[in-house]
Amino acid sequence: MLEAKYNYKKVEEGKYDKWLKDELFKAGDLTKEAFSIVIPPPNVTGKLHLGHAWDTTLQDIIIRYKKMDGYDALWLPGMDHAAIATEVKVVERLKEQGINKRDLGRDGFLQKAWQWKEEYASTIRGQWAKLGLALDYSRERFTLDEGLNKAVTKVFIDLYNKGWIYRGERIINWDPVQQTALSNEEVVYKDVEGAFYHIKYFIEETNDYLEVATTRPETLFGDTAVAVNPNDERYKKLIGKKVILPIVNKLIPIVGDEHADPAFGTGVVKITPAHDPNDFEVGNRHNLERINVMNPDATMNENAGKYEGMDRYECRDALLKDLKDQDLLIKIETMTHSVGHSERTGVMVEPYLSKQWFVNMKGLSKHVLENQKDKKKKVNFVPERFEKILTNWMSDCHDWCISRQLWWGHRIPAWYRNDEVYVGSKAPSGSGWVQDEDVLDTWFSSALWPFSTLGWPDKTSDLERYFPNDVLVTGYDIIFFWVCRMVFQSLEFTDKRPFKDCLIHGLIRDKEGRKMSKSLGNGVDPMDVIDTYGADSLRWFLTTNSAPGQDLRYDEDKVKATWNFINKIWNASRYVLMNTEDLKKIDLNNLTSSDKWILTKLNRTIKNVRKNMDKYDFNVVGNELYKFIWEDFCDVYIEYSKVSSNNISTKSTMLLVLTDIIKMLHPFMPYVTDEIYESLPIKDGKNILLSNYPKYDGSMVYANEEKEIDALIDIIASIRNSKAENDIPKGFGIINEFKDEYKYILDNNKDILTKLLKCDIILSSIEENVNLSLAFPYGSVTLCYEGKHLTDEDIKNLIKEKESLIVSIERRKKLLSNEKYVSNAPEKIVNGEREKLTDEENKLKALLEKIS
RNA sequence: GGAUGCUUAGCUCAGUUGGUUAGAGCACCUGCCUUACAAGCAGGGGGUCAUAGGUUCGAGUCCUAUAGCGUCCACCA
Repeated sequence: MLEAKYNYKKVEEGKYDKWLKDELFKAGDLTKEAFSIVIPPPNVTGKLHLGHAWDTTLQDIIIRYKKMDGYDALWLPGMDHAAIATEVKVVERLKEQGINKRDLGRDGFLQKAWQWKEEYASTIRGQWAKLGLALDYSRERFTLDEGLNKAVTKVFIDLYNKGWIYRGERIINWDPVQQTALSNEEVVYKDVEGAFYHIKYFIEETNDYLEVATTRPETLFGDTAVAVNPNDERYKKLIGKKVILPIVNKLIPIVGDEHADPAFGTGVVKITPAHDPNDFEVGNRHNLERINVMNPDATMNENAGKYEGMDRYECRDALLKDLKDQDLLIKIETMTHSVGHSERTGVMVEPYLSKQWFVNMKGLSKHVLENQKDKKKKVNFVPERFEKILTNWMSDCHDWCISRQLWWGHRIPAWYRNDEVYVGSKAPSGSGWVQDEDVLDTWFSSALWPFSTLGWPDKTSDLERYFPNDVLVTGYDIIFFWVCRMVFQSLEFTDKRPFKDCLIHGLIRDKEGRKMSKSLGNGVDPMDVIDTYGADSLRWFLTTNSAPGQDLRYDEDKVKATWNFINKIWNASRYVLMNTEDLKKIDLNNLTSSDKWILTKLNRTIKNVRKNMDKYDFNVVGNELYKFIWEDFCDVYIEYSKVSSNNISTKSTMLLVLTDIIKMLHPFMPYVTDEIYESLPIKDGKNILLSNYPKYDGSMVYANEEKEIDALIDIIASIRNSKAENDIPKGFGIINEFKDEYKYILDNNKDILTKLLKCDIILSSIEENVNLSLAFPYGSVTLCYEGKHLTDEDIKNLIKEKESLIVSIERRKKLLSNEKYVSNAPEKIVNGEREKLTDEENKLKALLEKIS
């Protein structure tokens, strides 16, 4: 028997280990239809946050539902090595220990990184366990494991051979702290206070100058031209002349280029091809020299003359002072502009000319766009609108810089000997070949995750069986980091979409709607929530409190409210178990109206729940179950059934309904439902996860009894209302004055009425007591009681009710006499209106008879 | 500049292909220790669905415009 109060700690303790021991999460039953999800691999950089808890709970719900519904459901776990993110953290830790990464050397550093990985991986597994996730650990993968390395290497080599991967010197985003290249997606733009520095560039052999406005004066040493718009009347005659580069005092040409916008700044732009992507293009158009003026750590190099060795900001200050001293600085105009920062180190990125590896996206993206047009092959986004993020990114994507000057990652399978380049998994024969020092962008390996984890490029049985995945679940914030790349790599290498559906959820925010972040200190640790309210409460809160794709505010009160809900379920279960302990078999041969009513509602609920589970509309499922359990089952059925709790069919109904309830709840709250299931006197599975998900059964739908009890509920509510408003004492009498064909509603349910209303039922005579009449569509009911007489206010209320009925009847009559309405609206709706009208008219009639 | 989401009760949010008196939780008011649950039960109050037009027999829902809040992408010499 269950304890008196729901104690999540006792309920959840030890369960996960037991599930693992019983191998409940292991996939591979070949007699069943396959279903698969791969987990978005969390980075091994830290702990899981609420966003992870949300994301993984959604997947767990789907997996558990599918398992119960008869599928061989695989949920494959794994983690991401997160190249730069992890390397930054490991470097920081080493620094605290007084160790420099470079002193340690590549192998030494990697050893430390693997140690880090093991540490964090075990933390993450512990968190998955607390959340109760049904992961198949026998198939766990890591983006840097041997098998995935094989996949990554093959993809690199194949793309290279196809010509989609190339090596070239380009302007890339450079992180001067980690001293590595970054992709566009790894740069975050932030508004910062800056300035427009207006500098004089004297025109050769004159005393005139061009006023050049720049935000980056320190790159001046790399200027190889100034540009004006060829249509700019002010300057166009100067094109072809030269200006004297300040401080450096060398001549650079004035070129005409559309890049210069006459309306922006002064209309004159300094051109620094090695430090600005636009200038790089201008440089290409005009064959300008590219002068790199910085070292990899963003200090100035020898091209900066006397400023060599200074940090870029230090140099800016010194340079500005010198310009001012030489009267070359016209003015400083402060402004805010957005500047790229490294996502991982936070430092301002430097647009930097450097030799890197790139993926040419043209063919790959075209393939995706074509594929999305085919309804049978496309990735279906849920909600649909997120497909646009994919297609927009694909139709306007730049080449992807994939090389990183890091150690933690997949080493690039390229080999060099002098000017020779060889791409392959092993060094070519002959001496003197040296492997590329760099590693690949972490997203290069995660892009292969849906198939590499299943064994690709080998033709494994898992790959055959579980690929494409059925659904991928992730937040909208990483659609173009990850989802886009999985789609194009999958199409390119397997000729299939990586997953059929892509379920997108929003971001978790704090109670005020702000993003949770370290700097705001408003983060909530899911493990703390679990410690306080239990995993089941957290899971229910996360997955039933927002519409798909919408952000979610973390609200502790709502988690608390979930606790109340679970406690309610717990107590309802206790009640059922108390009454069914001795039940040996399910017997439904002697059902009461209430029994039939709850079975009907149950089956309607099952139908609706299934429909919405299949649509991933978990908040609808949540509402549906909440209402059914708390209102229909607890408030109505359990109360009504108390009068027939010795009936074996009522006992059976009770148990049957409870069983289906906890089964439908199980994907959301696995712990408490497992606990209750274990206590059931009769059950269909060794474990609730191995039991059968409820199926709609039309033979359990009793329309007549449904109407009868619905009417009874309405009657009881009205009488309770009058009781409260008129201070009617216990033991009052009820006279059934319904029309003959409806009299049974009260007569059949006398026990329920007397128990719930604490009244007597008098069949015929009206007593000398105060009488009050209540009108229903079926006729009226008279309440007889001792106590105060009807006050003027009571009479007023009755008149008010009469009047509102009249208004409503008029409205409905008018509606139904509108021919266009009757002919256009669906028949079902119109008939519903007609029924309501009849009900209201009957009710009015009953009311009028009594009021006079 | 482009895209996109939101605006519904005091608060946080639902609201299916348009169907006619708009729902929930929390909070609030009143009454109850009724033997599963007082973290509960019963009853109740509270919304001209951001604004202005339009389509329609019918609009919270569709269309157009406006306002406010938010997010993403691009640009920012």
